[in-house]
Amino acid sequence: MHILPPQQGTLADLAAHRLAQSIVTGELAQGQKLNEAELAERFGMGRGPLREALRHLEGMRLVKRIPNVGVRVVVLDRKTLSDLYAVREALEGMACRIAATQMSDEDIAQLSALLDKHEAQIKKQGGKMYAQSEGDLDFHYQIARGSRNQMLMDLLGSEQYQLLRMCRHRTSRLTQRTLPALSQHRQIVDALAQRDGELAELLMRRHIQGAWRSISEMIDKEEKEAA
Amino acid sequence: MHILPPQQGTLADLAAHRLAQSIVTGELAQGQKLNEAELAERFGMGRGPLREALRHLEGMRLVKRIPNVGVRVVVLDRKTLSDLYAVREALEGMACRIAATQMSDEDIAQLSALLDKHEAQIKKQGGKMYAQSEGDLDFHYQIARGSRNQMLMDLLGSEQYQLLRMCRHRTSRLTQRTLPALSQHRQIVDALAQRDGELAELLMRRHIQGAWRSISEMIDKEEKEAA
DNA sequence: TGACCAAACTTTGTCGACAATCCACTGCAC
DNA sequence: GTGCAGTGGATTGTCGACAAAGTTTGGTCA
Repeated sequence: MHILPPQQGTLADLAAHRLAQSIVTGELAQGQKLNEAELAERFGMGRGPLREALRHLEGMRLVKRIPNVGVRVVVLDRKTLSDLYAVREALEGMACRIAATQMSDEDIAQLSALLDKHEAQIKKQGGKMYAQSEGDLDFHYQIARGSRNQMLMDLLGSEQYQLLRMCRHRTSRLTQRTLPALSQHRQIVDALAQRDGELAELLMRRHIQGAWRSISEMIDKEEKEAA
Repeated sequence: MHILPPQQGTLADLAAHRLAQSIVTGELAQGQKLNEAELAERFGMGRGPLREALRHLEGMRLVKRIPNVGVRVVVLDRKTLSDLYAVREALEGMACRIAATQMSDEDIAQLSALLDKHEAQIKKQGGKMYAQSEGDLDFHYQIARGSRNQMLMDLLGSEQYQLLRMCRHRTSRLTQRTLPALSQHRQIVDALAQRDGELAELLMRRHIQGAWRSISEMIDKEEKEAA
């Protein structure tokens, strides 16, 4: 999942991109209040464009805004993440189903090659899982693209995946689920290659349910540690 | 589906609401270019808040913006609507599945009562289908609420349903699908009452697929008429 | 006649300043 | 000591004006 090209057009778009990046990487902490004047100065622009950028982020659900009070970075609590994964399961499942009929043979071959690359990466550097996480997003995004459904691509790409990356940065340690995930990815590609949309959807939904269980357990551990 | 209360907070929010209303009702034609200065004057506000409102509408996919050129009302062509219905099928199906476990018995009873009301309306005034259309949205939105999933509710409520209402206003004539729709709604409520999430999801997805076929045929007719 | 270029106009993008609202602190009364 | 009202500071919301980019118009040349 390549971070969409930043430089094209208005200052507001640029600010939105930089802010999104800062939020996703955790540079701006969850729940932190964002000061318009301060951010505007940091980015070297007026408050007008910055406010537009904040509106954009609000639409992406990366920040929450209260009139006359200000905007705060969203907090990814258990409920929010649970909701997110349910939505993902629905959308990616559908994307997978459609992709089974819409992707070209070449697309599917490339997807398979992507998995080979991931496997090599995992075997070579078992420790550095972050790259695989980004690779995982790559895989999912390629399937969203394969659906040829612009709305699905927008929803999954511009919004959901940002939240996901944010979640990953928060719980980046203890991600040993890469190998089973890779195996599930292979199954999905197989289903796509067989043009079995129904199966592809089913597998993708199971895959995401599994990811949620994994994340959920991790949150449990965190909560226990905090206590 | 009550149109969310407009009056609370900033001018930008108010403008966004009024603009959304104008777009959905067709008062602003599809593809029409929106002039910032003109709209600002019409709403009696500066261009700043109006620009923020446009950003908001962009996030809702009601307008499309090109940097340094301007924003235009989105055009609901066949492909866009097809994409929309696929997304709806996924999201509402999931909402329905979750709602089967999350709605209270009373919630379901109210949903059933809502259908009774719709049935009475249809029998009384067979001609005025518009009310039923809005009622249909009411039904779907209640199920989204029943999922207790805030993200689903936001996605379905704030964005998707606006596009749907826009679509309805465009193809408002020739909507005789109210009776089969009602029957399907009853089936869905039955599944919810039995707490059968899997069945509820299946039925909802079929229901939306049927709606899409109906809309699709209508578009075909329109295109033939135009030719 | 048609295509290409240039200037004027229109519209968007941006900034700085002002008004309105909210928040925190202080001081007073109970 | 606790609760509440008033005040000061900080932050958001809004406006008008300027700069930059795009669009249209008109004219010239092949």
